[in-house]
Amino acid sequence: MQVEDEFTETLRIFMETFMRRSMRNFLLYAKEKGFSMSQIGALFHIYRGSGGVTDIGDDLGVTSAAASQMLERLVQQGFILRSESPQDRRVKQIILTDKGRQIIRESMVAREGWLEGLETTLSEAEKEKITGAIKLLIDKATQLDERQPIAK
Amino acid sequence: MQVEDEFTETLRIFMETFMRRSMRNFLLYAKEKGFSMSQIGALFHIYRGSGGVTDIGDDLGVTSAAASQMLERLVQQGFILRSESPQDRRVKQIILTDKGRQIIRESMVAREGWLEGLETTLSEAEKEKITGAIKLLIDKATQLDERQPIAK
DNA sequence: TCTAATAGTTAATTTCGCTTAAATATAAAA
DNA sequence: TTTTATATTTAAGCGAAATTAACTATTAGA
Repeated sequence: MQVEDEFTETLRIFMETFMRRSMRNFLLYAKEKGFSMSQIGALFHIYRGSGGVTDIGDDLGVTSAAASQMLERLVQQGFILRSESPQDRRVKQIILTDKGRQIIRESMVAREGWLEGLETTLSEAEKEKITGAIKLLIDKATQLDERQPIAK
Repeated sequence: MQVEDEFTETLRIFMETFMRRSMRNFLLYAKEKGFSMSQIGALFHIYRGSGGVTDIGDDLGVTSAAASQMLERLVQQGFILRSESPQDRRVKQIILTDKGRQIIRESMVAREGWLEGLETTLSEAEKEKITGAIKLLIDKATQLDERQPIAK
């Protein structure tokens, strides 16, 4: 097997293994807390730094009307705050409340918490090796982001 | 920063970066093909080797009635086949058709396809380093699976 | 054997998130 | 200034996917 084949294949298997556990835990958390996919997606969008209502809708692939209704629910439940943008009063600025940030934190733990079990099975040397390699990957992925950003 | 802190933190950032892209692409694919979260979840459950109808429902967090209806739709659309289990005639064995396996393949490509852009930015030496480290991670994660399996 | 538990299906109903359409407010363009 | 475009909200209604409840078939237990 050539180096590049092996690289891609290894990464593919890795993503499959890790995504399966992480996705599962993440979806279960959302369900348990009573969040729809759109709602949890919106919270993460806002966490990363949202634009306005339409922006969030586009990101989730729904109309701005749907986004507006969904955000209204999140406001009622105390997860986000809406306020008028000073630059353009048509636009609403949307931010997370402490309660909202708490959900982000918890869902991340749900998603990644199982990794801690992994840590205990590794030696210091192994951890260092992996840390170095992963940092390299993150670096390159971030560069990729800059060239072809996710947000359109 | 201690080695273990750095390890966990690095892995956390990694998961965030990679999950975001992968989830997004995955959800867009599902939406484009008209699959609900449950349906695509069910297809993956079956791909991994399903138990019966109730099993799939439990995995997705819905009642067996809901699972049965959903699987019926997947049968109608030609993605799966249902048959009686010889061991226990109450149970239905569920398998993917070629068409179903095709969906699995496509959704994986959608999820992981962007990784190929990553490959081109890495040197051979870097790829080897990463491959080695990731293989180690896969190994340990698989061992973790055996001790505390995902399927209950 | 008789009874209880399990697996699955079906039908009726409910819930929930989405869309369309109409309305308001603001900003940008002509 | 008048017109057009953009951002958001609200209301009405639709449809997909879930639940509950009732029923059949099969298996396991008393």
